Amino acid sequence: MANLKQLAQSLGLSITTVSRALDGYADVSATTRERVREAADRVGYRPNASARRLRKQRAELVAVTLPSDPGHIGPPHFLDMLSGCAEHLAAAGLNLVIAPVPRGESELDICRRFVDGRRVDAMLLVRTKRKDERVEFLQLRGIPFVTNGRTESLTPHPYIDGDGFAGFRAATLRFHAAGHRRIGHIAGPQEYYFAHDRCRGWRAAMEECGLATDLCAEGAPLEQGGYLAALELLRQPSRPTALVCATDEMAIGALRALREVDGGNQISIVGHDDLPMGAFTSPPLSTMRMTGEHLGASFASLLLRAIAGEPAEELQELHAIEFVDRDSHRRPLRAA
Amino acid sequence: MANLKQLAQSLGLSITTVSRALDGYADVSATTRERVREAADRVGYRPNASARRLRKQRAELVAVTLPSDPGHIGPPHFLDMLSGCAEHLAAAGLNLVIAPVPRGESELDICRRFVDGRRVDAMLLVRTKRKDERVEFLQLRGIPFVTNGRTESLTPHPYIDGDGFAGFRAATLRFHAAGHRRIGHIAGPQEYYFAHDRCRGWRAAMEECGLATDLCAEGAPLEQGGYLAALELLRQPSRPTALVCATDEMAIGALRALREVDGGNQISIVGHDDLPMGAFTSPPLSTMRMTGEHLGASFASLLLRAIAGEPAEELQELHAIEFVDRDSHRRPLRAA
DNA sequence: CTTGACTCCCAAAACGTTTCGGAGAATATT
DNA sequence: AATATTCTCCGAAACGTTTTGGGAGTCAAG
Repeated sequence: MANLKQLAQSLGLSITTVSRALDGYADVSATTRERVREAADRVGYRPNASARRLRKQRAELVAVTLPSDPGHIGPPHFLDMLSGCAEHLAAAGLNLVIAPVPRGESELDICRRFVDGRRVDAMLLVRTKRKDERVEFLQLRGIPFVTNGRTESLTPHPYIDGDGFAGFRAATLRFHAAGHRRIGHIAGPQEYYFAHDRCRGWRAAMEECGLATDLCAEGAPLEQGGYLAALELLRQPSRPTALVCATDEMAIGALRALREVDGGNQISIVGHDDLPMGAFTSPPLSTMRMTGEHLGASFASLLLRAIAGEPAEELQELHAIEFVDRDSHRRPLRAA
Repeated sequence: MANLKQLAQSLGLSITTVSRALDGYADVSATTRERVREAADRVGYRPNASARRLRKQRAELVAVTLPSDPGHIGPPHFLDMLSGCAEHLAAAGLNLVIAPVPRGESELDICRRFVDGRRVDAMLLVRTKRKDERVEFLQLRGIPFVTNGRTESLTPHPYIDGDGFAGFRAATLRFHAAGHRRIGHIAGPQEYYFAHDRCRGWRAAMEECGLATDLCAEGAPLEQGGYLAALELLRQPSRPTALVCATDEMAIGALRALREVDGGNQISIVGHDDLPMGAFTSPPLSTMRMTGEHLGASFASLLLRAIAGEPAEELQELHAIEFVDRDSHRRPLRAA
């Protein structure tokens, strides 16, 4: 409630001594230190954050950009992740601000505003594109940042990502091993790294098996996008018997398409993200998800280490993808 | 990239003039103003946020506390709401920081930290309790805040809330009109205002209809809590034929209990929140939700008006609850 | 008695902005 | 011609903290 000057005056000490006492410096006698601390506790003194930030030239803030369009805001656990991240950052004295992108502005504009106004010490980027202008900008400015998802940037940067390639390759091979030969892929927008990565995984598996890679349809990473993409694949002269979908939302849209065209239950399907609602679809949606506990803490740790100046190469986490076995990937395989 | 002093020097002007030119004061000639603005644009000048905050004695920040336990983080659209709120706050120069509550600390501690460190201009509180210590603290300190959910505080404060009483009363009367006489309530923890409010709505309807109010079980506002509470009600000598559940999560847990004990499909049920997964349960979960578009914008507006000093009485929004008619509330009614 | 080390404390500068209270020149008014 | 008035601009203070670079006083060793 008070400031340092008043506290110092009431104690008959200088501002310097009070400040240093509270910060635990050794050049303040133990008795004085205790006296100061007790007085500070009594009046509930907390240093003024703005003043300290100005003096220390640190914003004590990290911003995360929240994409509004399209494909929403990402996985359901996203807020949990942010919450965990914020909690661990707070332990280091940093707060997390959320920075949604208003209509008419680009994510780059947001980054610029935060960085050039020295509002943040670091940034957290989600939904990276293969060629991501935010990444280029932050690298140019030399601002620490961590991305959720890799990019094709030539200079390395810190990230946490799931190994979509391996995950989708494995899922496709699993279908092949189960006897499927016409395995389709419902892809997300290829400018996003995750969508492209997953598509590559499917394609690699198909080529390994000597199968054609024409059963691929791209759509928006939403229910509706999956629905439309699935309809497109179902119009093909020889329909797929299995579908590997870039996201659960798209998979749920595909399930709707299957019900309409096919009566459902004939085509096997698998998604990615482990949306809670996937447990309730009919059939329950088999899916994949990134392994790793406490993702938020990992992001926080990478951010702190990036701020501390550790090289980007040591701040990259590629997590394995695990399969969530429910039922939708196990539809009876009709003879070709 | 530069600061005011450098910019002023490069223009041969004083710091004062440059500052005032950029702020559009009238006591700077139009030509100078243009010259300054152009130079500022060219070098990408942005005022240092910490310095301005210190000088203007405003933090330009609003914090929202995120409860970790129990019952999680609330409705699925919560992040969307926050995002919308942050977007509108940003238009007024305020950023939104998320403040999760670490283990071992109370939400009150968090409030204290933010308020006494002058880190925020206002706070946003969610999951209010009937007697909420955060509210008392902020009222005492005179810090502007808005709550999501009412409290029983004697001095009024700004809030946005759904009319749970009316909603649950209506839902109960709807069951009564459909012929139900043993209508149970699965209640959330009664220290939370929303849970108590909804319980009161159910009880009021029951009493209006001259029915006993003993078919009520309380549990944690989670799937498991609803499951256990439903089991408790199903153990009663005369089972309920309909269940009004405080939240969708609890309703989904109740559905699980019904499947186990009852084979399912015999007891009508309705929840609240309109979780996306409710559309996929079997039967699809009828539910309720608060009316109102762009809730985030409403919160932002109330926050800004509270900061501007409008009296609390004018900053209270009670939204009607609307019924979402799916299927679970329409199970065939067996003869008593 | 001097010297050096050590302990405890402090004055002042700095961080970058906004803003108060003029100052000087040009223009209008009497 | 003297006085107001307006138009532009600026110096300096202030916001509250952290930190630099000492300054006294004490004590032990030389």
